[in-house]
Amino acid sequence: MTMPLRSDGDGKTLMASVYDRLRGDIVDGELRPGARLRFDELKESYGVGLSPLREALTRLAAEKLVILEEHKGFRVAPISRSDLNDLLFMRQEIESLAIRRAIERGDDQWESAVVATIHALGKRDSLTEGGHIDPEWERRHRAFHDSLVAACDSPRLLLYRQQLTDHADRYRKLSHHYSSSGRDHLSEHCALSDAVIARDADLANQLIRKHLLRTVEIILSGEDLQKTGFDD
Amino acid sequence: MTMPLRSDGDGKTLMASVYDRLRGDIVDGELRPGARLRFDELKESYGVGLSPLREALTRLAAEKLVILEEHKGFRVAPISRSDLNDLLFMRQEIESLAIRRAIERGDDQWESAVVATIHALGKRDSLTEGGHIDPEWERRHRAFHDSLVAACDSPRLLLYRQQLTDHADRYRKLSHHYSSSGRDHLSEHCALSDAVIARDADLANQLIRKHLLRTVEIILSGEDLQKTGFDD
DNA sequence: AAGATAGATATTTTCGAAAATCAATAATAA
DNA sequence: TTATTATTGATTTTCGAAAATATCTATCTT
Repeated sequence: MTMPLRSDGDGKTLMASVYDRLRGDIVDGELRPGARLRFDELKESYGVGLSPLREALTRLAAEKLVILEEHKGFRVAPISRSDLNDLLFMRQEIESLAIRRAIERGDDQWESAVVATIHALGKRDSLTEGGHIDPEWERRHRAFHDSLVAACDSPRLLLYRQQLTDHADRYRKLSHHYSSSGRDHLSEHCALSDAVIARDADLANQLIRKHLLRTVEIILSGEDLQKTGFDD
Repeated sequence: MTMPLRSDGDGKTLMASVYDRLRGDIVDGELRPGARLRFDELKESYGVGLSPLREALTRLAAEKLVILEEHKGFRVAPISRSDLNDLLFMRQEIESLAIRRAIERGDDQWESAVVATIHALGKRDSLTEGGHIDPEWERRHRAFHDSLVAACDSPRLLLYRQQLTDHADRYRKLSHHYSSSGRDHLSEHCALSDAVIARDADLANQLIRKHLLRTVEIILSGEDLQKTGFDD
């Protein structure tokens, strides 16, 4: 038995690793919407060759986080009001569907996990003293929403949900305005978890739709993306 | 003006072209479920180099038509009863959602197109004299279902629908049994188009779900995949 | 004989260079 | 001047070879 214990970094191919980093940088808004992605620059900044870069970008293009124009190269997917509205629509449908299915199939252990994650979420303030989103809160926030659908057993539904969440996270992080909206996350999340634990699918459905809508409303009301951010 | 009139084959990159061919061969069942995809063989049969092949396979992997095991290579996605059931579930949700939205937004021109495609579909028998699915019928069948959702304006919904349709087509074509089931397609399709044109979303919803379920029932009842086809 | 170890082979993954395509500029003609 | 055509430079796309990893077979040990 001579396994080097997977200190990460290896076992993974370069393509998988650069895919993760690129996706992270796009979702974090580090790579701006619409920005051209030249291979010379990417080779420089990510320290890998053409092959893994092209494959990673091809994969991201399939998820629509980047777009490929043939013979012209890759760009970070632009953002627009119409795209954000489409994203909202799909998220409302997919997320409520996943929650409904989780409520149908979830067992006691699943319920307990929901209780545990909402508790952990409540123990942490969403903003740091500097007024920015707290990374630890963000992790717990994601863990909470993931726990709601953890009992959903459809691989395809969970895959689509994951992809849509990535897109939504990007919009939220690009909206600097979002963190200063004074939104009362906790009451929304508590209502949601209560409905889920009470196995009230219709109420949970209604609450998650409102929750997602509220996020988009805040993003659209902000000044920052209003000016030059959107493509439409 | 010196455009060579796009005789196809060019303008498209090699990667895009080999992607189309690979996807077609997988959906047609030419490349068997679970089959290993070795680069030496693929280079031989498709006549292209490594780079476009890897990119095409990466894209197909993102759509789950092939799977990538790191350092072990690509394989055609296996088929299984559980996957087929998951596919059915998602198709029922996505397809009915798309139809509902099309009914909400479609105009007279959209209605006319539905009438035109159901008419064209009815003029053609689904089976050839040899007892196989007629390719021309298959084109019209797809055109009919596409026309139902043509007025759906959500890019994401249509993208997911397209991907799910590819997967479903593969299962159907792998089921040799399917063509000898003596299914009465036309009455199902007519009922569906009637409901859509009457703008009865609930009825259309019910009919499309039944339509998709029936397809899976036929596939699962067949002997051919029963024996060694499925992974579970 | 069963299991582990090491070497050889097959295959994937990655890099660097060549070919093809696009974009921008300069030169030419109406 | 305006539009069209070459020419140059930048960039993507593709190929072929090298490096890394896995798989198979034979050998050795218990």
